[in-house]
Amino acid sequence: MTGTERPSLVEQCRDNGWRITGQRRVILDVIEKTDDHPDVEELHRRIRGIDPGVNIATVYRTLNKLADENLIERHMFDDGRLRYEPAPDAHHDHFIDVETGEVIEFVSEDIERMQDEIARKHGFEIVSHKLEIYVKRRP
Amino acid sequence: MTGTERPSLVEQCRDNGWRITGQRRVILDVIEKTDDHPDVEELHRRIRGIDPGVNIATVYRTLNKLADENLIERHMFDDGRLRYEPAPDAHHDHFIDVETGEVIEFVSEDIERMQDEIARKHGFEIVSHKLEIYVKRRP
DNA sequence: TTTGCAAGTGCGAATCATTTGCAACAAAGA
DNA sequence: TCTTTGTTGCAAATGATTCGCACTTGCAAA
Ligand SMILES: [Mn+2]
Ligand SMILES: [Mn+2]
Ligand SMILES: [Zn+2]
Ligand SMILES: [Zn+2]
Repeated sequence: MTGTERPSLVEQCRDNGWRITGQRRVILDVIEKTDDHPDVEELHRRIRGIDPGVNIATVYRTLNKLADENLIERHMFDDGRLRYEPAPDAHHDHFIDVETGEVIEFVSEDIERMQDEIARKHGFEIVSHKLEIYVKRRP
Repeated sequence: MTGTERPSLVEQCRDNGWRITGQRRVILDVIEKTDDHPDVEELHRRIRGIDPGVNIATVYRTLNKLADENLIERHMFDDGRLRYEPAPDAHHDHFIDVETGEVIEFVSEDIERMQDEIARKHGFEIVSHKLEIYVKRRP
């Protein structure tokens, strides 16, 4: 018994009433294969590897639309460029290795819980949050 | 018995061998009076209130120099503009009220501790981190 | 299948925050 | 006071992202 699979990005976009163009097919394909946190230029590079005709403005527009509908997740780490990943099944936060630039995901139920607690203590309700831990490999 | 006071920014800059110009005097003064998290434009506005002749390029250059020496702290919240605050006595993290834009500081020893723990578990040493919690006032 | 048309695209120009080159200026030590 | 450099103002450059617009195309209705 495998769990119910999430519909493909193409299907989700169709459900949203978007037109499935050749460009979008390629862009969505590349995003679905993504297992890291590429910036727009890198995504465009991967997309051009399949269809060299896709303009970067189209990539930007499509990423924005997808992020607006929470079909992908947008990040901005300290290098100042937008990075993207497919919408994760469950929330996670990130280590960023300052020496290699590598991004590593982690989950800490404990930290999540304490955030709720401290927010409540201040009379707040959490809308979203971002925990980025910049790290070095321990010698 | 009052604790030892931190030398003024002007003194710290002089210690670093920087020339204390009229512009810097004003910029450092404004920063020292800062108890919020203004962006460059807002800082420039406050500075111009004292000396209208200070150019915004000078403000940018001075802020960069100060941040390089850790005499002030630089942030980039989700609005995409750099914000600054005087170097805090002790580390803290931030709530950002998504409805008002207000930035509220908080400290959680527990969260800090759990970050150390999870980093260690992954074989990392923490260089720095950023925890931003976007919140709404609880109804 | 064809057609109509709003949504989508390519391309170059515009934006916007931030940085930089350079000539003129002015701290600060001698 | 003189000299040496670090600083400044200004305007132009940057770099990532967005936008305007004419052209194209997906796709629903005929
Ligand atoms: Mn991730
Ligand atoms: Mn703060
Ligand atoms: Zn989290
Ligand atoms: Zn912290």
